[in-house]
Amino acid sequence: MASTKTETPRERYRAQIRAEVKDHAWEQIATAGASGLSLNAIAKRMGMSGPALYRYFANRDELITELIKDAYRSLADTLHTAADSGVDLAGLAHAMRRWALADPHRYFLLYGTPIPGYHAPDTTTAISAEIMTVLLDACVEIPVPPPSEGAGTRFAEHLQDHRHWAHDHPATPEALHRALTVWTRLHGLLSLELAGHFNGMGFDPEQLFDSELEILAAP
Amino acid sequence: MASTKTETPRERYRAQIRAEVKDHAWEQIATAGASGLSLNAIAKRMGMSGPALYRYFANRDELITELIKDAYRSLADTLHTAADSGVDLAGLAHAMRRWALADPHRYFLLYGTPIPGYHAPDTTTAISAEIMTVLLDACVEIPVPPPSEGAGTRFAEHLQDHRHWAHDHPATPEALHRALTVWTRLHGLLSLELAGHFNGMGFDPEQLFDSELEILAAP
DNA sequence: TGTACATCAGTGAACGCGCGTTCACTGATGTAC
DNA sequence: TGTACATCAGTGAACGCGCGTTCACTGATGTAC
Repeated sequence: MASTKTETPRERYRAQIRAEVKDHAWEQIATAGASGLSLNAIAKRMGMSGPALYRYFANRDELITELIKDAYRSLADTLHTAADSGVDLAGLAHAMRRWALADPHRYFLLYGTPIPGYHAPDTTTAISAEIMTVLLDACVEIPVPPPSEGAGTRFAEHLQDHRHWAHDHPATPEALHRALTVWTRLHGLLSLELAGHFNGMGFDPEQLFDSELEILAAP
Repeated sequence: MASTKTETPRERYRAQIRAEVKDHAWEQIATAGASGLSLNAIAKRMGMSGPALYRYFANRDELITELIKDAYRSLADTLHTAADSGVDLAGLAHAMRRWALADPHRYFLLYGTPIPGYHAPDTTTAISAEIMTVLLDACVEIPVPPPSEGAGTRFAEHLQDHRHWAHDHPATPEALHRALTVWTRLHGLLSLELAGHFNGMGFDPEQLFDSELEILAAP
């Protein structure tokens, strides 16, 4: 097989350290939040000196971008494998909830309060679109509600002309509408749950989640 | 009337400076986010020296608490006056949206990513409960849907035993369920809109908002 | 296989900065007789 | 009305800390002949 040019030992080493840095970054985000992310602190915990990390990341922003990209990738993969296993929309939603509960800070890094001064590069928005596509695919499977007596019809008409976000997905405006609704409703439930706003209220968040899912699946 | 003990000139002055500090704090949050809040920077902008602010706030956390309390109070008042003007649930929701759009950072301070290490005192949760009460009152007005064919019934039953968050509000479990749903759905829409997640998508966020409201008001 | 060179990882010192917070102190403002 | 005292606002210096980032440099690791 000879030495394939695709991965030298040094490249392997670099990738390994980069991954290790990111692991520590996630740990740090979990305790101090995204704004408490510090290259120096990460280096210290890895037993290196601060400036060493600049061999691996140009600056703090590049590290954050990488974390965001990884998080989007992870969510997209989670949804893809769920979809591939033949699960329906409710199954997808539950996979998403499990993903969010597994690491709330990761969820908030994507969908929480925007980081001041940070702007997401195009690569992340591409993965974000991929996520919408998975949801869309699942929404297409859902039976169209009765001729829809005027309620959400107006917005579906609006979507007719404003669907470029769905690229060239062959879905009806009703399915697009459904997908958007799924997204916003799930996000509302998840972000309030993860932020602890249901905490003192006594009810079981999962039951509220399931109740919303039933409504979404059989409108 | 003599010098009423309720407000000495000094107290008035104190209150004025405290208010001024908070104003600058909001400005700073708007540009640097909540985690970028700095007493020193505020003092500098007010033409004072850093330690001077410690006459008015015990520490940084007390200032943040005060800001959160004010924000909750502002939202609660907004909803109250909307409700008192005889507006229905959709009207309340629009008032809430206007309030959120007027100052996204204020919204995120309440409902966004939790500030690491910060725990809300009881006074804020009390105002938060007040907000839910306004929503609840509006939900009571909405006609109960047909005997509900099993979809959300399970959760309404669950709420039967887990309604202590509604204090002793005389609402049916269905109305409680509706109020929770209103809250989570509106939050999902608003937080995604304010965070800019709808930006590249092309559709009009307000129309999506209205579409959800129609569904909520006439289920 | 061995030598000469280039590449790269990591270090330590340094720069300039801002943070929260404490402390002893000066002046001004109110209060009591 | 005037004097003596207490209260309080604000200052400046200081403490200890951590941050991102740059720079010149040492050693180790790879590469070419």
